[in-house]
Amino acid sequence: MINKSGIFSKSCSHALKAATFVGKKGLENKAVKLKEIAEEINSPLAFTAKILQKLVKANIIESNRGAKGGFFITKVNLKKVVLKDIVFAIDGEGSYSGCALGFEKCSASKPCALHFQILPIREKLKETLVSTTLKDLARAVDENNTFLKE
Amino acid sequence: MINKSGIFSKSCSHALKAATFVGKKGLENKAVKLKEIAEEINSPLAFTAKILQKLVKANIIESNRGAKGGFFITKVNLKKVVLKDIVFAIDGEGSYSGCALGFEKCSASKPCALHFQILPIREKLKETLVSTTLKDLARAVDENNTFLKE
DNA sequence: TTTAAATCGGACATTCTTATCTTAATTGAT
DNA sequence: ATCAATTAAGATAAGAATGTCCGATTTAAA
Repeated sequence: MINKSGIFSKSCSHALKAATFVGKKGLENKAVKLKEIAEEINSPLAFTAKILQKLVKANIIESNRGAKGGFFITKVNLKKVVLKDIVFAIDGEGSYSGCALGFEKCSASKPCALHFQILPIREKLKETLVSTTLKDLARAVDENNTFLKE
Repeated sequence: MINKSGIFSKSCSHALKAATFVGKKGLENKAVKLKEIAEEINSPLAFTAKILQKLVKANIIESNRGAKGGFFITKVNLKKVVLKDIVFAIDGEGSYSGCALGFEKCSASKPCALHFQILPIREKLKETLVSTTLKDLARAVDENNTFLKE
């Protein structure tokens, strides 16, 4: 629920922004420090740290501790990771494919009251989350066509 | 989060179900009592009461107190109320039209990193919420084509 | 080997959403 | 008038999401 303002939770929005920024730096094989990420996406430092850890555990990005450490993403992952992976890692399956009225079992054969209205939207969303790679987002941001901050 | 499992908050899901059930009864000009609504949509009584009150204040449904009281909807409103009205009343504008990354100002001229991916989905969702009436939902439920309970 | 720079991990705090409880107000019927 | 049924409204509680703090761990470099 999605949270009060949109499709993803706030955590997930932060995650998408953070991953995109790490991805942008990954385009030139650079690692970035937590502090820089938090500043760049305008998200609280400690909270950003938690989210980044989840992304690391989900094998979306990687990290190095200690001096000269930081977060980074390999070229391979940059191409391979799609938005769905991030949404799953943070918000879980529900927000990716859940029923609009919250039913566990909702299908064409036992459809909730909103099923047929929401179906095409859900399908389109899924398709987008599966087909958009982190690299797509990173490139657009790198080329200044889109933004991670207001 | 929209809440963790979907497009609408849990409150909003309850609201949509409750309104649909009141609408179903409205098809035959009947009022329904809180208790019956809560049972029918499988939602906690007191919480359902709160949500119904919001719908009353938003002029979506009406209520009568005292013996023989209950909640009801007029034929006029049944036809006129669209899903957007309910979503607005409960979750506010954000979940209807908010930016996927939570930015206040996100537009084609200053697009967030997800703007162009999410745009068609948002538009489709808006279109659906504006074009689907409560009567549409109520009728489908009344004809046993869709459900309000698992 | 010490030190400084980082991430990691767990405990804690805060805020928002969801849910309950209790009392008041209203209404119809006796 | 009184009583029972019912919604209205406010206070409070429980839970989940969001956010903070601090100490532990790892690493590179001096």
